[in-house]
Amino acid sequence: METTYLREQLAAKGLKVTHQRLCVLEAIHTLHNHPTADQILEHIRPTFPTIATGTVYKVLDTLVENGLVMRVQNDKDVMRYDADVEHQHHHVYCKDCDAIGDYKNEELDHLLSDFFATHQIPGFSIDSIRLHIHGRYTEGIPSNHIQDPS
Amino acid sequence: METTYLREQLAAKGLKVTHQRLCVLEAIHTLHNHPTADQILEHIRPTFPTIATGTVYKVLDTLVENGLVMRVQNDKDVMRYDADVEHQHHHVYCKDCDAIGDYKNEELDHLLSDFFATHQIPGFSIDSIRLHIHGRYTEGIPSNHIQDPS
DNA sequence: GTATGTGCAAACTTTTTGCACTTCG
DNA sequence: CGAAGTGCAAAAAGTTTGCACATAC
Repeated sequence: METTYLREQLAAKGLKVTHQRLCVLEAIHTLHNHPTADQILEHIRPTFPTIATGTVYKVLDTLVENGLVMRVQNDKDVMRYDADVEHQHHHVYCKDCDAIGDYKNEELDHLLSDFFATHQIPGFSIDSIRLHIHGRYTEGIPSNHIQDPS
Repeated sequence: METTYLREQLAAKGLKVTHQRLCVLEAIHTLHNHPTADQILEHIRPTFPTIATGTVYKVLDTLVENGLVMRVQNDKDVMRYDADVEHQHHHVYCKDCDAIGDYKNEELDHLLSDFFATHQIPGFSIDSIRLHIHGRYTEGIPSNHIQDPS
């Protein structure tokens, strides 16, 4: 993966561009299946065996705090991470496998923002709305990719 | 709290009606703020000091498996529990405090079911859809109660 | 009576922490 | 050079497990 973009992402937030941070970012982008901290570590170790577990957690915290990565999680699972913070999207949770897929649809997003524009929640200011779509993949392997069938 | 209803809930699922299960169910209903396992324990201990931690976790698992209780969770938090499984509702997450409120609106639910009736997700069958509404409470204490301002 | 549930304590998993050392800018 | 980041290893936090004992039905 080209790291120029990742370096820029870090620099733009005033974060130091370290080898560890690049590796973690790159891992989440590559393992686009909403990886766990452990999967991120396993992905990095072959090429960077000395990276510390604690470092990965600290880097993940920093990335989340700076909005470069999002936390995602199942009801019954470890924390997982999503590097796609650019495109507003929702998540699809399979009850059988532990896959978390992406779901994107602009029509839906308009529907939601229209709805909440006219239905404010008293005493609460909304930052973002995310659908958790629960169910089952019916045919084999989940694609885990954004779909916008508009 | 009247336990007759709780006893019936358990019996209806073919579960044995034990003191421990009643206490846990009662606690989640009473602590309507989506309590953690720990808060449930603290609520029970004064009147039932000998209940074991492991038991509470086992009871919670059983209740979730049988659909009497739902898991709810913040991005950065312990597991929490919700005893309102009757009324389809969504959750409101405050970024400042760790309150999780309820949001209920039938118009919204119709909007969503209409949308997904005409926009199936290929290879996926939907069981339920839940909004995670992120933002901040702007005025003091969150009410944490269902609102349906229709 | 018997299947089911509970208590207990030990163990496991995931994540956090503190501090000396290193690195980026 | 100095502030920010990392490695390490220990420990916290939350949850699970196994097995003898107890209880609901």
